[in-house]
Amino acid sequence: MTHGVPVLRIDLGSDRPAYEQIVGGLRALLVAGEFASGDRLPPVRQLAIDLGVHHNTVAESYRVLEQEGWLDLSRGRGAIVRRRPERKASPAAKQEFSRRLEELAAKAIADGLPRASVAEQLKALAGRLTET
Amino acid sequence: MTHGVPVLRIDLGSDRPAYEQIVGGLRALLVAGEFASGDRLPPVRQLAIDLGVHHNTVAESYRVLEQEGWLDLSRGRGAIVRRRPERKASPAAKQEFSRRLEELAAKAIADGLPRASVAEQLKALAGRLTET
Amino acid sequence: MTHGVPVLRIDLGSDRPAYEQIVGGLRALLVAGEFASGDRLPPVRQLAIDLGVHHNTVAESYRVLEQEGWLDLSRGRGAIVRRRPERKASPAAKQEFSRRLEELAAKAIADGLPRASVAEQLKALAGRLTET
Amino acid sequence: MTHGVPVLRIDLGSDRPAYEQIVGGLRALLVAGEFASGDRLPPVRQLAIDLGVHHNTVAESYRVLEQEGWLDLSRGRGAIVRRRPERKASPAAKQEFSRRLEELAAKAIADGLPRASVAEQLKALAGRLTET
DNA sequence: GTGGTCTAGACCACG
DNA sequence: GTGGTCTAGACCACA
Repeated sequence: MTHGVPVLRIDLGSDRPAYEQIVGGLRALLVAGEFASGDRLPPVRQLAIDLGVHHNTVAESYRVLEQEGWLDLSRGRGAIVRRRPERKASPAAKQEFSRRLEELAAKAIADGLPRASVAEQLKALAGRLTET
Repeated sequence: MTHGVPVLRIDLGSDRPAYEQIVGGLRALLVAGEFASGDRLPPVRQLAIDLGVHHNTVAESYRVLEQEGWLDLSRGRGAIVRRRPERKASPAAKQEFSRRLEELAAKAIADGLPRASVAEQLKALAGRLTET
Repeated sequence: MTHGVPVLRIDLGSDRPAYEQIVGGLRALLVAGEFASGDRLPPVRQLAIDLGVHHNTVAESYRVLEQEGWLDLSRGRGAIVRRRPERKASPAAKQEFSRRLEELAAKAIADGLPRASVAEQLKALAGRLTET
Repeated sequence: MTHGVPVLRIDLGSDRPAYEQIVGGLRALLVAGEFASGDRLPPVRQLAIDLGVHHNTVAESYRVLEQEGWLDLSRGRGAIVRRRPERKASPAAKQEFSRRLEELAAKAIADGLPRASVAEQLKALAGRLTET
């Protein structure tokens, strides 16, 4: 992948909007610490080609991440990763996460994944989150 | 709650579509085994009132669950829970789950939830899934 | 078939409402002269059993035909075929028929019937209509 | 009519659903070969204005035709006419056509059209179908 | 009284 | 500016 972006893959042809997948994927990489403050994300047009989408779609995704405080966008300089101030979780955030987590697991099980396999992935991710 | 539906709550005012929340919530209950085969879900209009949404929104949710094989719908007789045949996970399902799980956790962390808290919930759910 | 009703078949499981098929089918028989004035149509409940539908559905169909002037309904005496006064075609009726005829033929062709076969059926029906 | 769509008229105020009339009318034009593969149908909003219906109603019609294989729909690019693979008539299709044809003719006669006039239209259409 | 259909209005994803 | 989604209101088919 050009410009050294760690693996970012989206599934065109999924019902899920492309921009949402891009935002979600980049946010996961950012949270995982794959980018240092000051790094430059690939130019909109380059990433668009790599992912097979219209450049407006990538631009929209960057704008969302800027809104969330992850990026500085400015014409000509590209998309620069910022040090992002810590936020306090909103009171509802924990419950929201809990609900969606349960629904996500239920969906996976309904789709035929064995409960054991789902549980395993949950524990694996928990491990990765705490070891750092 | 009328008609004995186990706790189902949705968050109007979330930008997440109401029908999607209803589907997700009901599916979680179904996977958890909260309904026996042959049970009747509440009439669309009743559940609509309980949740504060339009009855078409509930109807759409029921139709999705019928499509997935959870329900039998018929005029006059209502929405009956079916015994659902086991499915084999599609090859993409595991990867899809994995991706969305990571994105969900990242979103929670980005929203300010401490990593430890996220990890804890993941492990808790894993526990619940394996104990049964 | 009980009560001597000439062939009337409907296709449950079609998208087309049962009552509409019943009305259409009976009207076709009436136009074809299969019933004499004064004949009695089968009782609602009997025909309902024969066709596999709820008796209310048949009752509704009879009511439509009464409305159109084909039947006299009265409690206890059943559904009596009437001599129906000639009507003048409304100005739009011819165009309406023409349009629906073209659409019907187009649908059949789109469904894979050979044009020749469609044309043949059209001519056959035309023949039956004029010979009488 | 804008965008060069050959005559398409619907009868609002008929109890026949608008979208069904639109589907039927467009399908008749498609079967008649009025559009070449690659042609663009008018944008949903434009046709909606021309016909005096809501744009969703037209969109639904286009979706049905896409389902049947007549159109390719895509955001931003519009509705493109496809080369449609030949289909084999399902065994039921001929009988279905026959039944509906009889009912349609009966309805016309019941509405007051003279039998001769109905027969004439049938023969005329049969002629048009075979001459090509 | 049950689920289902049709049309509508506001908004969204994307080229 | 393109098609698509979500929710809504009025009405329908049917047990």
